Amino acid sequence: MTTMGQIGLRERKKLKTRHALIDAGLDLFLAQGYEHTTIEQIAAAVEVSPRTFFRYFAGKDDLALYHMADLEIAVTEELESRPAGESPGTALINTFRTVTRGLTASGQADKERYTKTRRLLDATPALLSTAVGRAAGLESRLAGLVARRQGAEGPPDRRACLVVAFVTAAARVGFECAGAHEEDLAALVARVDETLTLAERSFRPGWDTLDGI
Amino acid sequence: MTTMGQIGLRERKKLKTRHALIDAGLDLFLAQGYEHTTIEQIAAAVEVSPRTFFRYFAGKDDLALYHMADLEIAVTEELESRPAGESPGTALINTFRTVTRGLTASGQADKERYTKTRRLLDATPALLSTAVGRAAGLESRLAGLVARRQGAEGPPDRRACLVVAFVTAAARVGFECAGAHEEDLAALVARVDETLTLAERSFRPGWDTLDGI
DNA sequence: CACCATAGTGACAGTCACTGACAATCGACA
DNA sequence: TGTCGATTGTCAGTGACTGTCACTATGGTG
Repeated sequence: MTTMGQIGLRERKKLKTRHALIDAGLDLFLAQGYEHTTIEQIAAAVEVSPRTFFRYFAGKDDLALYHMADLEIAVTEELESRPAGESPGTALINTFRTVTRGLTASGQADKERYTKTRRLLDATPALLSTAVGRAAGLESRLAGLVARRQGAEGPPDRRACLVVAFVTAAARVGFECAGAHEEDLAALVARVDETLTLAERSFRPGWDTLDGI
Repeated sequence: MTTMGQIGLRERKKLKTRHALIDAGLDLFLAQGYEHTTIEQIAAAVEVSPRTFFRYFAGKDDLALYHMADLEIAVTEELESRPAGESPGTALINTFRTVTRGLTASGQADKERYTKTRRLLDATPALLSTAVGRAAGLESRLAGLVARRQGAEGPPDRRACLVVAFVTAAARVGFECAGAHEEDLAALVARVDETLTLAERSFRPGWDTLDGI
């Protein structure tokens, strides 16, 4: 067994390529526009064959939204580790709060990738659309978690879906609606935070547990 | 000027082709799966060149979601004609209620297309995803309408975005979340209605007008 | 240190969605 | 009936994406 610094050279190299592709991709997207950038260009910029690109990403959008998928994972994990005492709505709001706040603790490189992704989403409606579409997948996973958290067995009930949809919508509005003015990550995080508070205050007590209809 | 029944033969023929394409497309999608159906097959089923397909629809998804786009138009128009006295949230909820209820008054052919579209969405996550993504476009248009309705000039403020996002989310949950069990259009409409009521009861009075933060 | 199983890559061929351009055709209307 | 404009088919081309196969480099093993 060689010393093997931490993880194999292989893994490190792969990570490097992935990051290089993301950075080259985001920069090209921002410089030339998303649709006018070809996979070939991105691959060429990293000196990798186009075929290899697809071994790292499922497609152009997968690269562009890579860091959004990252957030989805973080959200899922955070929700799973919320104390059982929290009501569904509170747990979800706190989850999004915690995850977005956690962004400020990212490394410089990642911070730039987040802001670049955001600028790209502002400039590319089609991409925003697919991002929102993907969020639907996250929603159903979260609804499943909420249902399990409530002790339910089968598929999530309507109330769970609704609670998840509301909180997700609030987070999304905070993220996107408030506009492209600022490019600062801290400001973005603050905005999401505010919007979650705004949402929180829109509901009546017990909104996330009462049986309706 | 010939008698010209109602509108020119040209227009009628075009409509017929469009409907034929939609029906052939939906049926093929349901029979073989969305991704395993090619444009070529759909075009062949209607005896039309593939190139012509793209003169009727922007793409495969555009055909599949054609009747969803229809609903979006109906929603926009209905919101524009809601009385000015209604608060934003109420106006939106009533808008969705009215439009969905209006579905029960569609012709038989359209009803079938709606239910087929719904079954297709249940069977094709990717399509559901793009449907949700498109809804984001609708949301920003609705937010603009709500803002104008409030007398605001510039881009919609956060509260407007939030209200729209909440109501849209509720409608969507009613439409999709509750599950694939029933295929009856009336049942679907009822479900959306119920979910909107459930949502309505989740908010505290004045939620859609109070200034937050 | 030599060796091997295997992960990662490049090259190639192929499918499919989608677009532009041009020519042929069909309906509208005088 | 003849002309004009809309509709369509054909053809060629781009770009996203996939399967396959051979080649190289890596990490562990004797």
